[in-house]
Amino acid sequence: MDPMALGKDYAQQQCSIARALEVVGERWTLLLVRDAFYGVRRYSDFLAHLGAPRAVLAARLQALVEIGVLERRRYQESPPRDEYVLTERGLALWPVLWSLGSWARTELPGTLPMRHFHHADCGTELGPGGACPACGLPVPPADVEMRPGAGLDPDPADPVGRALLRPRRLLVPLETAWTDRLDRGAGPRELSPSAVRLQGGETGGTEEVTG
Amino acid sequence: MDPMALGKDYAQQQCSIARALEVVGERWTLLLVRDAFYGVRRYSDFLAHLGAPRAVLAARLQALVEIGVLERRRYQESPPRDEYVLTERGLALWPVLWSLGSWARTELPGTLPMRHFHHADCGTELGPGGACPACGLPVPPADVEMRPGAGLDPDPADPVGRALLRPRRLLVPLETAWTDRLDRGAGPRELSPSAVRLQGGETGGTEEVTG
DNA sequence: TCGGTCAGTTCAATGAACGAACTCAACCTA
DNA sequence: TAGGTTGAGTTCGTTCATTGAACTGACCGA
Repeated sequence: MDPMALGKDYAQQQCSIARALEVVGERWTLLLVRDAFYGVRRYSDFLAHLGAPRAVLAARLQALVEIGVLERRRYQESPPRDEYVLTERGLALWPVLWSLGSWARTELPGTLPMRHFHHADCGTELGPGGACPACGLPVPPADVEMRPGAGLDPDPADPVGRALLRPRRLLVPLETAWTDRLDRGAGPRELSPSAVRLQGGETGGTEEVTG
Repeated sequence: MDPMALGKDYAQQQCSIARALEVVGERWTLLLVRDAFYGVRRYSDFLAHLGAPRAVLAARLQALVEIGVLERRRYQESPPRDEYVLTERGLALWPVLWSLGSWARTELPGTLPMRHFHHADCGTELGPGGACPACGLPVPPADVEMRPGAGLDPDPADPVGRALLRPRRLLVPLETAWTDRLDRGAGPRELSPSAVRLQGGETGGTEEVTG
């Protein structure tokens, strides 16, 4: 009857928060979006890092693409391979992730900080609201540098977790074991996987990121 | 084996966001917290407004009390009645709710705004990050006034929804049909249900709110 | 004593999530 | 060209969570 057709809807809730939760409120969804901010783009990398069942991951990816949080784009033709990249709409979820992480860090006891987030331009650690206390301005995710914290497992089982041990800028495509087979010709240059795959298009970001 | 014992845990996720979602990521939980911000405090009011199954509501309330997001407090002895009130830890979730609602309002198309949030001190509608554009400062939830928007159903089925049609300050205990039977002696004075029940303690807020 | 309210609990049916196995196309390599 | 591998899923039986309806039990008011 109801043509809304969103996966798990919250019936007659007259509320923007409920609408948001219909889109990103299901299990695994926000962690998937988090990984997308961390630079994860490929099905197998999401799978390795999240540990979600394959069927759930496939369903969530498809739903997020349909809603416009992620964009699925072909990055090579043979064999055909797609990657999932945050759109503008997906990038706008950064405050949600920030506030959730911020809440857990300050309000849930008994854990060392896992990761620190810094303003890449000036190096200052981000403050309340994800803003830079030094510059006094909100920092878009593309300008955030993530650094490992004391609470982080120093030797994660999955390659994605290992790649995320090093300081990284958010949204920069992740390099995992799968790229190791590609640097026959890439050599020691600081090319991102996307740049390698696209044979030197943009400098490693997406339109949304660099724009 | 794992002594973590949180309802739905996200296995070996080394991440504050995952920790937060273990606490508030289950279905209904964030909507329940939202209602607590709106002034809902009683089981039957949560039930009427959320439409969640009774068993789920009872489980969520208990979990949130155990984690310290809500406090369960006795407000009358005969018959014994408890109310669920946000603690400091719960109040700290306001940015999460704000950012979720804000994202849905700006990024999800096709709906009129349901509610507007204003800085109660100066009347300005809140801007990005839940801050007051006029005063330039973040506004704590206790200083937020909620006003109905154009997208709101003007005649909700449940009494809680009806009570939320009028402009209200967040966190002020909600008056529903159940209080109608109490204003035998309360008269036209502007006493909140809590104040009535407590026979005139604070001016209507809780320690956490006024502190 | 009767009926009603509030705040739950119990329980059968349904729906998601889980994990292991399977598919399928395309490449690699011998 | 046969055989193996990889990436990206799909299928499917089991387990777990959610749902909605009915039930419980303390208390009140008439």
